[in-house]
Amino acid sequence: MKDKYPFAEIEPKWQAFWRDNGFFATDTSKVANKYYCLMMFPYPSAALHVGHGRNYIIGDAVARYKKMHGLSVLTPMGWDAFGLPAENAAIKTGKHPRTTTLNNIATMKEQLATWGVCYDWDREVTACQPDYYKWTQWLFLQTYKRNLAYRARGQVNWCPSCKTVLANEQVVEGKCERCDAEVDKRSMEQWFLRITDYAQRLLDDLSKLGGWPERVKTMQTNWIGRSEGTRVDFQLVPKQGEAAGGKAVVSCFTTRVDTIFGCTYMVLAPECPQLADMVKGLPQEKDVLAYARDAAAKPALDRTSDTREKTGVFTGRYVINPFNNQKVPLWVADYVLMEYGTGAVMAVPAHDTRDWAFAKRYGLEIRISIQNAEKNLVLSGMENAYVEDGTTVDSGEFSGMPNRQAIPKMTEYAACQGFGAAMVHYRLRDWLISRQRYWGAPIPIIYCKDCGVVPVPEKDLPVLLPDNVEFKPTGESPLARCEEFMNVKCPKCGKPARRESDTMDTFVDSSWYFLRYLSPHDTTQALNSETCNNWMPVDQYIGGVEHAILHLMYARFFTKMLFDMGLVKFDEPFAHLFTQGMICKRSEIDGQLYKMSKRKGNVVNPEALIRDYGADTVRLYTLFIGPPEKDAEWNDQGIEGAVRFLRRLWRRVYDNRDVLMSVGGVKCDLAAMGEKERGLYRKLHETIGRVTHDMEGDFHFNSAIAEIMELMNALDECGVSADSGIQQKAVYREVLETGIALLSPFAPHICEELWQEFGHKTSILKASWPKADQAALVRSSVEVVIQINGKVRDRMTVDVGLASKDLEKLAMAREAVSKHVEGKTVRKVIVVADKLVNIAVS
RNA sequence: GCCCGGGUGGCGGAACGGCAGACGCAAGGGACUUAAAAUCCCUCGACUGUAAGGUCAUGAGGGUUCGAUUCCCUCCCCGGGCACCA
Repeated sequence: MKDKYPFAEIEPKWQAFWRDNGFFATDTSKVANKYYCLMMFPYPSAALHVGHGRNYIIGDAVARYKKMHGLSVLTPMGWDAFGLPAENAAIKTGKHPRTTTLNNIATMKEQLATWGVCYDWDREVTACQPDYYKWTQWLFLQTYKRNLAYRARGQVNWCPSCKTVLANEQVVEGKCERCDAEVDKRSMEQWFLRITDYAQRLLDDLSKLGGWPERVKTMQTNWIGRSEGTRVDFQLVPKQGEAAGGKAVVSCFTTRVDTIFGCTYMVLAPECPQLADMVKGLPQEKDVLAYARDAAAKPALDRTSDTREKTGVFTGRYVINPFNNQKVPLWVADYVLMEYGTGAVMAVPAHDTRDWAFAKRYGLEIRISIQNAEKNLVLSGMENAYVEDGTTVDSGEFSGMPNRQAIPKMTEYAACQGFGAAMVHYRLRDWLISRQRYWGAPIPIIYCKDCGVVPVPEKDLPVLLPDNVEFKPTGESPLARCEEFMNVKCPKCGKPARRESDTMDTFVDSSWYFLRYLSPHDTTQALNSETCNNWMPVDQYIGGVEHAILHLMYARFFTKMLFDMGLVKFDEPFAHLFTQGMICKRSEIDGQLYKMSKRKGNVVNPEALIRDYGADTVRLYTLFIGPPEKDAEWNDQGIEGAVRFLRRLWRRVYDNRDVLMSVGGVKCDLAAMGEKERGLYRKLHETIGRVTHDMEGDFHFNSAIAEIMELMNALDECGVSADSGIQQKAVYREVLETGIALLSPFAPHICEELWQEFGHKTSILKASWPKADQAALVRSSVEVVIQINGKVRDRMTVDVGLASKDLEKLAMAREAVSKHVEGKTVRKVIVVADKLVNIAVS
């Protein structure tokens, strides 16, 4: 048994050992040396494949590594268990979403165990269980109390296939992120959370997140989309026959107020609510309203395609540019968006490409107000808008300024004159959380004829999701047809009332789960402030980059709300974020590289691999496959390399068992070592340094593993036998034993087994992480490279610490050097101590 | 269009401004074996030489430097985010 690596035997044994001895159970009442290591909790969709596995394996390696540093590591796990896929499956198969979800959870839990991935399972949270969603509902009530939740009618994204509204974040290129159907706009009454109140803080506090990848912060910055500009109010010229002196204005938002003297018309979005009033009774009325109706009805995808020709119509009205009191025509056009700025745009065709295209098409005036550096910009020579910087011209008292400087001056002027102001616009919209679906937490609101909107009293929580519901989607929430759910007494007046029938977006569930892990069984409150303050923020958060915007923004938002409510004392939840890359595989169908999916036929199941190679091999290969933050290509043959390495490791211990045991108590002694074992011993300590460095940096497991492999190659080269000297034997043993400790976060089962084989009575998790011995790193001689003009021509072994002059002398004396220097002039000699000599000749 | 990444052998990938290709996979050759598996040894960027060696090579072109995969500039390609955003 011992000559073959018996992974199938040892792996379940150690998994049970870790579990039964509570190695991953963490006492959060103790605060010292806390390390909160969190993996994004998964949606329990179905069985995990090796692509999913990467996330958990990385997290487990980090947790084990940190444990060996003596930290009190918290690694909980839970389930993002509400959501559409289970419901969609239910519609297809007729099975209740609760059944499928709970089954999937059981399957996945088992899978995680077979990987040797360990969690503090006592803290498991499941978003679809009442003991969790009770508190999700409670949190909703808190937002409502603080006026951060509101109900409004608005144009919302509607997926005709999923038959529900979607958050802006769930619409990708005009399509539903789930089913790819084109998303419509619908006017509906919905619940929103006021995330826009936090836009500036969400933006500013990104600078606190030094442990986050730059790209994630950039994505959030883009998403928040702050733009600074100026609001300018244009007076609406009264209709013919209408009394003059009306105060009606049309406000526009611009980031380029410096160009305003070049404004030759103004444009409204087709959805502009004042439009109908403005054109009432005009000859253009019919055409304008017809145009606006058509334009607004176009699918979002059509509307935002930038290759499409812009269209528009003149409204028949005029507005006055307050900067020069010029009357300019007012148009309505489809290229102006109601959701951005004020829904009205001052058009400066000379300096904006969109306005240029529109003005050219409809023959509108173009007027230059920014001159280029060469001062040769003329209308007749322009083929497109001039959008670069320059000097303001024909701009009244603002003429002759560098245009960037004109912006604050002109904004200030507008403010003083009372027709404008500096204005900051955010792209971020409020978060629409209503879903017309069944499988989610009911929104705890009651509608009463007399009292209006009444929040469910906290004592009545949870509002239980009823089981007996026809959940086929119709556009109305399935709950609306469940009379025993809907009919309720008004908590205020006691008269019959109706419940809100929508459920909450599942992203609400996942916006606070990391706090619940800290007091998962508390039936009296959502979170324990003291424990949260002690254990938060999460020290290391690990998950997929696909959550860079949605989940990570919402979780930050929730944390900030809780901070404002005084429930917690931190306002950012995740100190360090690690986003791992996806594992892809070439599809057997078309040979292209795709992320693993059933449809592409490129899913690799872990079960067969664990059966054939063992979990440690799967873990090792998964970590070795490439830098963990980058996407990687799964190679079925690559796993062979991993298992070969573990087999060799196994054999080194058992083949040399007697020799190794014979030096059980013998200390490695540098002074007593021969050259061979001293080299190996140095290699060991170099490896400790490098592996530690790779782990402390960006979790470069691939390099760390490569270094351990190198160490084992060096071990082979040194070799050992019964006849070897005592120090050689001792060093051999030390390298194996320490190498096993270094490898244990990645391949824990085999390392635990071999560790015990070396006579240790406690788990390798209790062993401390190896430290590099500085004395071992000292060398007496080094190899120095000799370059001629930067090219390596020779190398020599010299004593360490040789003076530059001596090194140079030695180098010049070399035959290979004289050959290259002969007949040439030595211009310069660069000496880097203990490293190289570079001779520049010409 | 704007903002992030990235481009290194047949492949995945290593390289504090200092020996490019560590480590692994694949491939080829050999040993062991009745055979296979497993294991072990050797070769393995391109071109050129019998060889020692030489030349060229990190997307392309410039620059800084004694020396550049690494720093700077310009450009090309790939991936990602945002986008008729005023």
